[in-house]
Amino acid sequence: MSVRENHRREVIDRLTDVFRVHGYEGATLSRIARETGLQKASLYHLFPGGKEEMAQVVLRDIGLGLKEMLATTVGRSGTPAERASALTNALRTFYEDGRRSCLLETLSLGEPAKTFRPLIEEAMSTWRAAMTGLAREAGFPPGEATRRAERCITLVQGALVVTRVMGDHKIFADALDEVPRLLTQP
Amino acid sequence: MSVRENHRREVIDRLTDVFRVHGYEGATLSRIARETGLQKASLYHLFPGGKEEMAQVVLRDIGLGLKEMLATTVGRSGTPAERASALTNALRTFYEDGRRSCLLETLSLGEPAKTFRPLIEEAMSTWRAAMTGLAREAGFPPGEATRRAERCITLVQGALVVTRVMGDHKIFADALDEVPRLLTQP
DNA sequence: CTTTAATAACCGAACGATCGGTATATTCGT
DNA sequence: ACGAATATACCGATCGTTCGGTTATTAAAG
Repeated sequence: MSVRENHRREVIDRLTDVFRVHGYEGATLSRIARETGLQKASLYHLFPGGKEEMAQVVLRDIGLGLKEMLATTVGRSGTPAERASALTNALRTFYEDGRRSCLLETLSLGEPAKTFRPLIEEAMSTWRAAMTGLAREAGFPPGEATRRAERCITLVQGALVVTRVMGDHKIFADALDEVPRLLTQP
Repeated sequence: MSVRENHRREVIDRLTDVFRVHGYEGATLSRIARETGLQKASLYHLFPGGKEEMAQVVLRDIGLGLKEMLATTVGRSGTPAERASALTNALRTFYEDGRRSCLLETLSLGEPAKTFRPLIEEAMSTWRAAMTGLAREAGFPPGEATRRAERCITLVQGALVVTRVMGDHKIFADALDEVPRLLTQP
């Protein structure tokens, strides 16, 4: 990866942080400039579409990262139980044990969300499809598999919110412990 | 209730809507003015502390409403199963089958949340305490009862997020079906 | 290897619009 | 007549955005 690509990667990571913590409307350009170490004008050089393009790029990037994560966990070899466990651990890492909010949540709030809804929905659909497939392999019929996948995503999203509010990481840990069981055990 | 109290009630309800949908930073004064039908000066007459006071008032109001709802469901007479069912139905109504976001979630985002954290946390603690008590009455030991209460709140919050993203109310309905079982059945 | 041309990256300063908030005056219900 | 409620007009600060121009980096030409 070239120096330039590396730099862009880092900028996107910082952007992701800001949008994760503050949502779209709370992510002001001055804050973004502060957190990335770039001036506002420089940000407009990297993202001519302004703040909206920044959010779009970040969302696409998260979508790709999610697919990659699913590929290296759900998509790898092993029993369904093993892969469900790997996926759960990856989620733990991704959300830093509940310390970080989900971009799909924070960017789905308010009026600006209308623009991002398709991207957000696609990412969550990918997530659900992977989990559904895993539950299918574990022996559940289609409808039940989907229901369980949705239940898992619900658990993760809910745990992130409750953990954020209560400041208790144990809640997130407990909720994620349930995921492998839901996906593979009757 | 006097005309003035009635009017204030209605204004608070509108304020609640705005904060629910847009969060704190997305709830601009002009939007609030539009949605309440009041001019900014009128809003500052009702809430001299400005936007922050509006959010505080709305949060306190939601907290009271929650306590009242818990009192008329969990606190009423009947078997634990009956009361768990009543609580679940009340939650369905409160969140309009998943159409509305939770104020505790939308106001816990970003920097302004620091100010509201105590109020939000208190409301959610009240919620958890009521559910824990119900699970205790249903025969669960203290630790398990708390875990189940937290799992229920997690489910509700998660279902609200996922439903908002996917636009599928069935997800919310399914998640809430699980609540009575979690609180009263082994 | 230099020199030069082109391009990418960056920044300070400013733009108009809107932000949250306020001062003053007028209307309204009682 | 009196206070509560609303309306008008305005404030400084910050919003997202853009402009003009400088500094690095890369590529081509000698």
